[in-house]
Amino acid sequence: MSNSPFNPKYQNDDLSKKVIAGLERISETFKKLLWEQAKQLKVSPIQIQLLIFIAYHKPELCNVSYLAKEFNVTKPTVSDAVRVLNAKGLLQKNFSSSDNRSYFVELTALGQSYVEETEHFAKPLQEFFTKKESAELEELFTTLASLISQLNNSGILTVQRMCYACRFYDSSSNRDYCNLLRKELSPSTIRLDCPEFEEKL
Amino acid sequence: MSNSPFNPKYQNDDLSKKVIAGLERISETFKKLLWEQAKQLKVSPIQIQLLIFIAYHKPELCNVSYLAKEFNVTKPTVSDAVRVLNAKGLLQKNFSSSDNRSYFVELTALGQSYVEETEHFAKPLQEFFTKKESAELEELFTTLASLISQLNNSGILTVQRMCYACRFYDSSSNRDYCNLLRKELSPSTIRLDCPEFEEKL
DNA sequence: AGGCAAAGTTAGCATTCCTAATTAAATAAT
DNA sequence: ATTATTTAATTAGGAATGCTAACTTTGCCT
Repeated sequence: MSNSPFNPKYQNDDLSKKVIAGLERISETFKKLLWEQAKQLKVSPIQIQLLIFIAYHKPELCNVSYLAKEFNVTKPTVSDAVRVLNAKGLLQKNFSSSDNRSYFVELTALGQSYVEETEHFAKPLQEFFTKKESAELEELFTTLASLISQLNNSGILTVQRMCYACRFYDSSSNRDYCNLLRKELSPSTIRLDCPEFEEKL
Repeated sequence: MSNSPFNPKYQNDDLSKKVIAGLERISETFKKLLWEQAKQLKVSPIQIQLLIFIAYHKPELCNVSYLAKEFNVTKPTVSDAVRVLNAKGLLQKNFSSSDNRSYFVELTALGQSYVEETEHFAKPLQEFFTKKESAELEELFTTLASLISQLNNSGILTVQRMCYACRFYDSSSNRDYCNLLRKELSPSTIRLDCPEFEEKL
């Protein structure tokens, strides 16, 4: 009987264990909500995730390699899912990339309509948080942002588009500043997924 | 272009959207960490989840139906995974159940050793939270507990073993009290997964 | 030019995970 | 008491996930 976060016996010794157990339940909730959408629309969870990602990110990020990193699967897995989505007429391959080995994935009109159907799959969670006080949300978001940043630094999440890793981010003189927006960033205005994100040089 | 939590363009209008996006990343982290363990031990993610659950819960909960609800999959999926784990010698079926259609799943010694190897798969997350102030953890846990409780009430998470749904829980006279432990419960001593949990009558 | 690295694909496989139908036992209803 | 309904688990069949390993093509570097 070991001291794991999944052993209820020890969860009360250490609040951090209960937090892990709680996050695991949230994780399970995402999985379930995504599957419910999947069944309704007759597409698979990973397929929905790809469609939504493609809808809201620049073409340069919509290639097999990047998508594989984003969703923590191998390239063959993405390659396969793309093939199926293409066969279903939900996306097409755009070979206008500068690198001739690669291509961009683009949504078709049908793919767009699937995104509109599925992009609110997390609605029950959304509704919960919308009701909360903004102070509580700020606390929570600050914690999450700091966690994700650390997961990024330690190489567990390999893609990241958040301020802390961006070339426009400036933390000198004890502030968080964006050199592109020319704005001070507060813990709660830090972006997790900034459209203008660029890697540090 | 819709107002979804996964559209970075709108994430800054509404902090709750960024929270969803953040939780989605954490969810992806669980998935990745679980897969890493899985590859090392040559067992699948769902198999690991089953083993860990069985290790720390009463036999009455270790049947196909309950496990299916716990992990949000169908009974055939669990039935299959149990068959594979049994074939690998990690668990055995105990038919001493009062219901002759059903059986309990028990770990073998080998299964136990697999649990010891895998139960800390969330360690990188655990390390992050261990470093945090207890006030921050309490805030976070309180939010998570309230969210999980609501997911439970709305039928999205169908199993629950937390105080709010337990027959020993007493919220009369403006307090949270456990009639079994005969103790007052604070937001952070509420249990997500109480071994003594019993359904309300 | 030669050699290595990277993008994507293919092939082969175990597993996931579903739905629908089946068997057998428990429970409810008449 | 006997029938009808529900429930637990399984089986069958199939689509998809997702892996590793091997391969092709292109890009890059020296």
